[in-house]
Amino acid sequence: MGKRKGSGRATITDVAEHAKVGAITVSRMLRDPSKVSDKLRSRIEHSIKSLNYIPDPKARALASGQADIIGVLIPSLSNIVFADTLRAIHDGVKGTPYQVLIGNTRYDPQEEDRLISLFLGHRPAALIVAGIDQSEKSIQLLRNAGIPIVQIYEIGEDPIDMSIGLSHIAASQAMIEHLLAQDFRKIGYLAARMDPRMERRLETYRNKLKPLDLYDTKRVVLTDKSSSVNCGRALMRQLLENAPDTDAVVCANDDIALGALFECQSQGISVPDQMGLIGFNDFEMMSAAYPSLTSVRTNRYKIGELAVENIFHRLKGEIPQQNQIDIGFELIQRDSTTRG
Amino acid sequence: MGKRKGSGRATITDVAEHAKVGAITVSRMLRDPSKVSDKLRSRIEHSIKSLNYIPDPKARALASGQADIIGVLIPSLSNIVFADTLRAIHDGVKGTPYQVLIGNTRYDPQEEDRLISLFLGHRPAALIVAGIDQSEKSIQLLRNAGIPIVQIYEIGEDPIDMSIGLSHIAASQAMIEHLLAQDFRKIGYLAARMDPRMERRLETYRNKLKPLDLYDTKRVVLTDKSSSVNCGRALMRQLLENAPDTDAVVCANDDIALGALFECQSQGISVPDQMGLIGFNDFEMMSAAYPSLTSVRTNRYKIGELAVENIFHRLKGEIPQQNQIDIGFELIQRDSTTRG
DNA sequence: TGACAATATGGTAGCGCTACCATATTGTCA
DNA sequence: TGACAATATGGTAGCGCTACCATATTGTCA
Repeated sequence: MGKRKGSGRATITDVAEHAKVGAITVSRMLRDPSKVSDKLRSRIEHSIKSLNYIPDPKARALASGQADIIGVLIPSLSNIVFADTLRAIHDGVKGTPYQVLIGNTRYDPQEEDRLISLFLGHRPAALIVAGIDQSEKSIQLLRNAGIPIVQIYEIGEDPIDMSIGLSHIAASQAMIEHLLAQDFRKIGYLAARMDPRMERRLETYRNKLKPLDLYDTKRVVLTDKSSSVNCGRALMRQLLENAPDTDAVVCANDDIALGALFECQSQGISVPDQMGLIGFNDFEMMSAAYPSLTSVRTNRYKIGELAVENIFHRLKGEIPQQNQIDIGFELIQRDSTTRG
Repeated sequence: MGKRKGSGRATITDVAEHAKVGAITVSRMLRDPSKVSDKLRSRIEHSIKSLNYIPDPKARALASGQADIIGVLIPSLSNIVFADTLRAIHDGVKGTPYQVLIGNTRYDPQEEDRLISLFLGHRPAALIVAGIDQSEKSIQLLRNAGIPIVQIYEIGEDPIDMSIGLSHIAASQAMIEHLLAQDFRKIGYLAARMDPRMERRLETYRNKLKPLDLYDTKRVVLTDKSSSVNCGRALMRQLLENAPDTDAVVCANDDIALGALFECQSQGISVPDQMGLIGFNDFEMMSAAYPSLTSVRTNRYKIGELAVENIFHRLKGEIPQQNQIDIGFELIQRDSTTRG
């Protein structure tokens, strides 16, 4: 009786038999049709159609030692920041044989470790990871993986392999400087559950204001809840209770800024006359809001685009000019911080 | 000299040699540690650690004929609707051996066909696809795949296998009825680039208003651009030019509703007194807006959750009670449509 | 026409696992 | 203690491809 049962579907061998050619010729045609004569090509194509043959990527990956997988580890699936980058990565691999495999670390370092190890098991062609705060153990694994690794969103001291992002310290400095230049002085800070990048921005806010004697603990309102527009409203409400004389607010992100705007509107506080508002990321809605909201534009799509581009360069054997790309940021000044 | 070079990493055979056991025993231990004696188990565990062994899922999948992959095909990666469902799917498979593979069809039926065929090539354990409008060819492929298939977001006549969603016709009817009940009569419609679900809602709007003699072409403003808050502002502006006496607007989704609100604010049009606004999906920001925005809550997370749940039931060999699950919807009435 | 290169095609073995079966070891009972 | 079942372990072959090499066919030039 039959030993091992296959998948039941047509294999490359079935196609080869049907077309009366060798299996390797079918394999060759699938990967580079120009290497096969017209006669055999059309015969094979016909056989593929009539047998409804679909190649098995895992068998290919096993035989060639190269999985056509690009792994991506991000901390959240419902944040536009990461969604935009994911979109760019998907766009970038479109038309190539590569598949994108997404891991959601949920802002949990242990889960990140687990997923890095799991993903490396797939022998992916490359790996993209959010941030630069991986554990020592994971960094070791990634360094030894022998594949292109791209850390995204932030640039730091010593990239594992490549990093593409921006300096969140510089961005935060620009935000504070902008508010000061617009004559805001009693500057608060609103933030929900933070990732390392947000933490660096908050720290920079403190470092900027303290020497100017403008730092006041009661103007900083934080929560462990995850970020949302409603959360922004609640934080703003709290801030107005703690320190009603606050004249501007740095928001950890745009959702919170939008919530802060709604809270001001509901309390009849005029933005920007009585309250300046600045967000971070420059989501599309920021320019549509009334009044329009100042934010710091971070090109999240470009980060993904460059990541894929650099991975492909690397896979072709090219050595990158630079292993660190600062994509910068742009402070988009709008009505919410424009006075006088 | 060496024939074929492996990946260079430790394999199950390396672990077996190191631990002085058979390869199959290592395999067994990895899948069910209870099947191996304590003595061997600890020896194998030690060898795995010292060799830094990571199992190769594609070799396992090839040998067992079962890929631990659940494929998901959605039309967009930067829309919260799909992101929420994806999150639920990722949450649902956490702790299982399953991996989620995402395909982005970009609202393109041809791309959907291509991806369905490509994904089936992976021999996934199951497939989740958005909508019920797959091509005849794809439906055929999916029916013959012999794996659980879940169509999500919408319920229709004859599911390929299972479908989980809601009736967009019923939802649209509820929206119109609500506006009529609140004494709105000159009801407009704003929509950006549409998917089949949006189209069904728009058609329902027409079907509802025509018999009441309340349908007026100039109150329907559409665009092919992709949906955004700015797009909502532009559509609202256009509508106010076309038909300034419009007293309420049905928005194809919440982004457009928010944009419409901002446009009204900027023109000094009072919501809801002069203009009623209703969105669709009930994004989190709808309750935070000022005035708060009426919307139709669709439980996108639950759709993903149920999809995974039902797939697991099916993979365990259970036969589902129903192959169609209507998760319903809830019209959340807020200030933007509450008059009198 | 013959020598050789270029092109087209195929056979075999192996990628790293697990299904399937076989065998060794231990436990249980009369 | 012997017969048998239960448990633990291992060997071999095969999943569906492709790397590597070999060979057949065609084209080119003197």
